[in-house]
Amino acid sequence: MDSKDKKRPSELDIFRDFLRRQGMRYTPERETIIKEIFSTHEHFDVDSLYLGIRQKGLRVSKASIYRLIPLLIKANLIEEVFFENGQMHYEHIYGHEHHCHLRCQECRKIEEFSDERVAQIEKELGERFNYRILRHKLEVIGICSTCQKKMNTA
Amino acid sequence: MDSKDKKRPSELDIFRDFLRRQGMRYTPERETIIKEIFSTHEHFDVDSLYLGIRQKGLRVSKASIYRLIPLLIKANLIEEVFFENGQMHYEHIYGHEHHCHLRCQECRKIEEFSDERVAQIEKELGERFNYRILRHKLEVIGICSTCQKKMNTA
DNA sequence: AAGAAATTGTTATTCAATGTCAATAAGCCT
DNA sequence: AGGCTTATTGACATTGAATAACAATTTCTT
Repeated sequence: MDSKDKKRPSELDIFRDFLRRQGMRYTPERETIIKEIFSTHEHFDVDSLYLGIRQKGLRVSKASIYRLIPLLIKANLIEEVFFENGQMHYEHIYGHEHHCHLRCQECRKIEEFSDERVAQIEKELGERFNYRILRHKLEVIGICSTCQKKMNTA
Repeated sequence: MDSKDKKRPSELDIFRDFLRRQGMRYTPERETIIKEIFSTHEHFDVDSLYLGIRQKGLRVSKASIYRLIPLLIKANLIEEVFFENGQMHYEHIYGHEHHCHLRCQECRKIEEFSDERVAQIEKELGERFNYRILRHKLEVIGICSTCQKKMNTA
């Protein structure tokens, strides 16, 4: 097995490490939640996450989810994506390439895309304003072709 | 007076028109709120807006502000900027050129910038995914030079 | 000027998110 | 392995932004 075969550490490993560095503890509840988050590539909010876990017959309190999310963000495993309908929506980023979102205003469908021009803009901004850049969030809003058709026939 | 001297209609005119088209009514309360919003170029949230109005000795209920905001968004006069600390933050866009935000994660300072590359990206996205593009929101997060220094000496 | 209907402010309500706290359990130390 | 310290959990209470309900008022059309 040469070095190229080395697996990238799992999100659980990453998080375990993160916790250890902070003197925090690895618990079954946290494992359950993280596994659920990484079991799909869908965006999620606290509620959908909670329901997903219960549907698997597992049980974790919402409070634990609310408490875990900031940690996962600090550990760079998940990210806030957008706020809608009174709740924040997240996605896991570890394992994904960074990407931005094109959202349909009508049906809420989401397309992902990435564009290296944004990285360039970011870099220039950092130099111009003397910021250490951490991340960016580009959200493009529009109306998808399906909804355009629906609106024409309506 | 030649045509170049024609003033751009005021935000109040725009909104009046918008209301008429929807069979809605123009009220002193709405006027007060809009004037307050357009009296500065600052970002605002419902609370700061409410306080600003009261400081001028005027009086409008928060409910009216909450009710007005969606209308102003539909009329393209204001825009959601970011959600932070449990509340949505807005800015007026009419009269401004469109711009994006560079935010310091530590002190919450905000720099505005614009970059025509984003418009280009947007356009290409519309063609690629077959969307009618409405708008975008690019948020870059970083740490400003002042806060960087503070963190080094701390 | 009158009347239909939208808007206002007040009050109550919703619900995401956070705080509290006693009971539990992770992880270190011997 | 057992014991101890202390983080974590879940249940419950609380906060606070945003929305709903409703009677009183006001806009705007005719």
